Amino acid sequence: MINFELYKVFYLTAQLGSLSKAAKALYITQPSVSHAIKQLEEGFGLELFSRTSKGVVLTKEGQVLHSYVEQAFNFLSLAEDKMAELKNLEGGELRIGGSDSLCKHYLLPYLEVFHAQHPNVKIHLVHGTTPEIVSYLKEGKIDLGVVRMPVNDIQLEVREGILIQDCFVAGSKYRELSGQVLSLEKLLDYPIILFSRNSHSRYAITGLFRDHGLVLAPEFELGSVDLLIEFAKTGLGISYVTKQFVRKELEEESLFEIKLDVPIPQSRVGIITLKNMPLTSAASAFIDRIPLD
Amino acid sequence: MINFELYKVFYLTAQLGSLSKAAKALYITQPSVSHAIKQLEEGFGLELFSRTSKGVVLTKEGQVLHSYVEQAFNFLSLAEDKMAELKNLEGGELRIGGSDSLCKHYLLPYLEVFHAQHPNVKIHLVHGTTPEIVSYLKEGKIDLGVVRMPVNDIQLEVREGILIQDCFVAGSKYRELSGQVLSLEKLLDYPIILFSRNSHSRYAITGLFRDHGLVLAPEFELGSVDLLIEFAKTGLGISYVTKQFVRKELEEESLFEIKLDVPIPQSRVGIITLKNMPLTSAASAFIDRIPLD
DNA sequence: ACCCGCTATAGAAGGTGTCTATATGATTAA
DNA sequence: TTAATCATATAGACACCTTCTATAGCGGGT
Repeated sequence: MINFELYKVFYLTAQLGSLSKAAKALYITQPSVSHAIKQLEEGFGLELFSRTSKGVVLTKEGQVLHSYVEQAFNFLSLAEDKMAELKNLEGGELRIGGSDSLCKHYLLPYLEVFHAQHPNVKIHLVHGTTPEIVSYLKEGKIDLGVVRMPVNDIQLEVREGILIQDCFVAGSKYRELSGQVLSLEKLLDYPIILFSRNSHSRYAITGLFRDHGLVLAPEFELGSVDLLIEFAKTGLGISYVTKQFVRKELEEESLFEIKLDVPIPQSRVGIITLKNMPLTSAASAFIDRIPLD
Repeated sequence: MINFELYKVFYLTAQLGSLSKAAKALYITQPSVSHAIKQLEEGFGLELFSRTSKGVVLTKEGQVLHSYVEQAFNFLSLAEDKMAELKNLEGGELRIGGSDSLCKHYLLPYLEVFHAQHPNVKIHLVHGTTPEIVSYLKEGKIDLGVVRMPVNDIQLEVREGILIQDCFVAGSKYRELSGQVLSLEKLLDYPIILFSRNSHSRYAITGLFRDHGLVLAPEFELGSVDLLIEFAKTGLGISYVTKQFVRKELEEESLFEIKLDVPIPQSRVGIITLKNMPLTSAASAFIDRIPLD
């Protein structure tokens, strides 16, 4: 197979109709171009150009070759443009998997900033439980996942993000609990609202109760963190939510935190990617914006 | 612009999913392939492959690049096939201009043989007077011309072909002239049939008469050699034709030659091409089959 | 007839692609 | 766990080949 590099010289020579001009365009000398063309001609056993005193003109065979090489050249030029786009985040896509409520409350602000800076990068966001997110990653459906730690999977690369603290919150209906410090046992006298899906946070809190010989049986199981917040506000019960994600409600005092006499373990956000799998430049740029531990 | 040769390595590596296999396919060593890929990656500032223990897999960016490079590669492969076809005369075309009757009586046999041997070469045959043929040649409409000599044109490359001899022929109606040797003057007593168009042969014969103080005024002017032959056969007059082209008629005695007491100058067939303009391989192969002087 | 611009050629030098040898890492089998 | 195998990465040396400089040759235009 002929040295592809020669086609570049051939193409430019044909376009410019002159070895000298092609040489200038390629930042090489005219004899080099002459030599390159000769190599092509000898390779094919055909003359590609007829030389005149004012440049060169394609022969019939040269025209045939040129028609093909032109296409190839265009594709390769396009390719180089496209790669530059990808590198400069003027294209491509970012596919993120977020477990539970992290998508909305944790990721969204970063996504907004990223999108504002790189509007041409298409963003795909998928929800799922932690194991689902891990599966998506392994199947190549997403570039990175945002889940609660811990995640133990030898195939995964884990970057530790911020610490988050879950807590129980209630609305004004339970205002009398506002100043108090409750025991776990006492808390069970009130209707408890939990996230319905199997999540790390739910495992963690039921585990905590079990450790104290108690059973946490929720009055409501809700499918979204937004609903947990709404139900608590309405006074339907006491919701177990991530403190950072109800910061606004706590500040405006539509919700207040219920203090317990035992500490609720913190958990950590983890950014997971596939080990040994290079990140797209979009993914890697995005991760760089997320404050890690 | 990136060295096109690297794309060849990239493409094969992507296709084969392995640096080692690509190396084998390219008859180079694995480190060379590794190096080439690295150059591409550094050139783009992007990772193109993710390396695993059993080969390499395209990254997202690599896939994008591959989709373009694949097209380009296909075009270049096609180009190389096509050029091989052209070289081996399994394609392309042969465009010939023939003046006057040379097309049919002189060229046809050679064209038949050539076409039999290279059936995939398309043959275009155009008629015209010598100046027309020369024009076609200069305009690039034909690859070569077959005309009567002499042709004097600095831009033309002339190959001298066979000698041909014009003569006067008549049919049985003038049988009494068969054994005789006529003078030019005597010949004018009979109806003369000439080719109508301005041709070398007509100039030559009118010139010969003029040199003897005579004026050759034809009874008929016909547009094709076939008609000249037919008219003579029918007895409508005495036709001035090329002896070699009525060989059959002379042999079967449907025509006979009228001897003159002055020699009619011979003329020569010339194969003309454009100087400084490379021949297509079809044209050059064809010329090689024509017996030259 | 001269000059100018273009291409061809020759020979030299530098660069770069390729090589060998070896390291490193991952998977598989024992 | 260790050994073996197969993949890619790395380093350094060498050779080829691209590119260079210098010059010749050719044709056209002034």
